[in-house]
Amino acid sequence: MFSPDLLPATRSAPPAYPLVSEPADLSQIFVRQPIEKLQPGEAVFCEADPATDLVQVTEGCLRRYRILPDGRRAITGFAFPGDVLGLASMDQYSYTAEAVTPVKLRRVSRRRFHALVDDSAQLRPQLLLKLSQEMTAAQEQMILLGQKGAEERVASFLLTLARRRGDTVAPVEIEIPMSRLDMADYLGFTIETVCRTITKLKDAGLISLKDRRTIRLCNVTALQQQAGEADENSV
Amino acid sequence: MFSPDLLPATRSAPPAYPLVSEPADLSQIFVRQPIEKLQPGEAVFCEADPATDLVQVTEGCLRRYRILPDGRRAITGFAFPGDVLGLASMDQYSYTAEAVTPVKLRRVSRRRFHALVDDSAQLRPQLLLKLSQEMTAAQEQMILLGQKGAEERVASFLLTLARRRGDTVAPVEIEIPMSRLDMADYLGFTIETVCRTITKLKDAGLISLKDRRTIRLCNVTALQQQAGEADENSV
DNA sequence: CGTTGAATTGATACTGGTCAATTCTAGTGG
DNA sequence: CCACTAGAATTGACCAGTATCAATTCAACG
Repeated sequence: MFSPDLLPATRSAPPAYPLVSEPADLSQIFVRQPIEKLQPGEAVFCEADPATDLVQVTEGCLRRYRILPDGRRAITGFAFPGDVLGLASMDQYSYTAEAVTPVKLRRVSRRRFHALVDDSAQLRPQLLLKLSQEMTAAQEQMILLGQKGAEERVASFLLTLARRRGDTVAPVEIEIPMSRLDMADYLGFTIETVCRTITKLKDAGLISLKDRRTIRLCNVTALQQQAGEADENSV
Repeated sequence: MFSPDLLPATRSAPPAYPLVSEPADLSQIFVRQPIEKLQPGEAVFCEADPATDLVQVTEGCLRRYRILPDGRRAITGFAFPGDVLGLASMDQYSYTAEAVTPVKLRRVSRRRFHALVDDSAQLRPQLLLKLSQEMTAAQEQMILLGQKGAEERVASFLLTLARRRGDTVAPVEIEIPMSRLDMADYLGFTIETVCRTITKLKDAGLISLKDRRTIRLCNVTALQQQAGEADENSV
């Protein structure tokens, strides 16, 4: 969901051009569309629905998930402002997208989106970049789920959230929009394990809780080690 | 790796034109290139190398993996004939690709590949389809690793291999090209757990071993249930 | 045949899951 | 403003599944 090496490229998104006919940026495709609002728990679209639209998140946080045959819920990712949902969908959506917080978003038809992108030599590489970022994020998540233990997963998650929301580099205090259950279903754990792990990180002095949804990262370097991230400063 | 719902879209690609200059199919891009051969263990490219080329596998099996800071190896996928490596790479490769068996492949420069695709209204949707299939596969793997137990993971893996290799639907006897260690690093387990799980499936009569690398799927339906796949016939 | 690395099996330890309280917090109504 | 309530979060005790460590068996190859 977050590929540190690739993020800088996103930042390079130019400020809104006064374009008429040809968008210079993927976001431009959405910018004229009306804002839709969702309350927490409302779905944008559901798994297996025909994939008619793409949406760009303007405000808030969504979860993307699938329900397994036995009822378990697997959250495959969260979406934040600027993210586009449905990019990699072809025929049907492969997951349900649902508001975690109150959400504002803009919608365009998949047909129109792809027509615009397909016509623009500017936009085509931007789409590929986005897809490649999604792939990188998915690979990171595969590694997290396949190889890492509880403290590594939770530390990674918090750092990822911090990078995602912290447009500033230093805030070190992050607002967690989702519930412990959401975190658990994303990290491949139970609520209880997520709780206990947060407690451990707190007791170790790596984080502190302002309230249950606000976490301060006290020692980012130690957290990165805990997360199993190579410390690039130490080279 | 396999997205049944998405495949139909590919079908809509028109039949091969007798074109001279413009390939009608992604594979055409590779078809004129010389064959390269690799011995088991040889790498096609390494993580963090500049992503100069794409390769299409002609014969054999490769693994894609990353080495974590602490030395663990996470295999993110295997590649078989027809697969293209490097599709989602932008600047650098995000994984190492290494031959499992003797491999034959064809290589084109990323620049040339993207120039051809970008120029062809035929090819562009094919690239998107491939990427979307990769995303779907990555999501499946996230779910497997995050939610499923040992027997589910191994059963899923065997079924996936069977679908992949079995151009025929019924063979039920699959040659496993990779070692137990490869399977373990892919499934997020240790060698021992993979072994014990295979033994369990064997004792339960779901599979039998011809030799250590040849597994017969005795009861595909039961395996699918074991894998946590919804039985679509039972509806 | 003996050697060697892969695969399997066994015994035990550890991590995370399950089940059951308990505490916290945001609402709600008195 | 203060209980009261309901759901979320946390903690604890115990259990299950997987890892770890240690043999042992197997199979290809010289």
